[in-house]
Amino acid sequence: MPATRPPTEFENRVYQAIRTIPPGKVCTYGELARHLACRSPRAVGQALRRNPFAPATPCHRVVGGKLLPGGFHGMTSGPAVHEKIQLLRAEGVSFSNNGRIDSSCIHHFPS
DNA sequence: AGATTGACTAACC
DNA sequence: AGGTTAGCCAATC
Repeated sequence: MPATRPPTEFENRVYQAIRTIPPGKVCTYGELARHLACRSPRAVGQALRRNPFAPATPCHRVVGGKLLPGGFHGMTSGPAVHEKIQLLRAEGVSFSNNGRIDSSCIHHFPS
């Protein structure tokens, strides 16, 4: 186990929010941050980068605001990212030929 | 306790 | 259309 410190409340909120995203859908850092009452999508990314320890945290369901699948591992492109894209597609997410995510697959949080 | 970074986004040039 | 600057929040050094 994890020699890592326990997740903070903020991180907890982020994980919980991501877990609320149904399969076949994705969410942007901006929307996620907004749901957390935070105007800094960076803080959200921070939480994910500091604690990707949990398989229960589908960080691959979180994408950039331009609907570009970046961030999974800090890189905007690469074989690993491409793999995630295929995984998302397997979950039901549609991708454009340009590698962009279908806007219809964006998940919106309840008010 | 203070300064720096980091998986972002929007605005400006 | 593309590159750069600024703003933001929290964790880490």
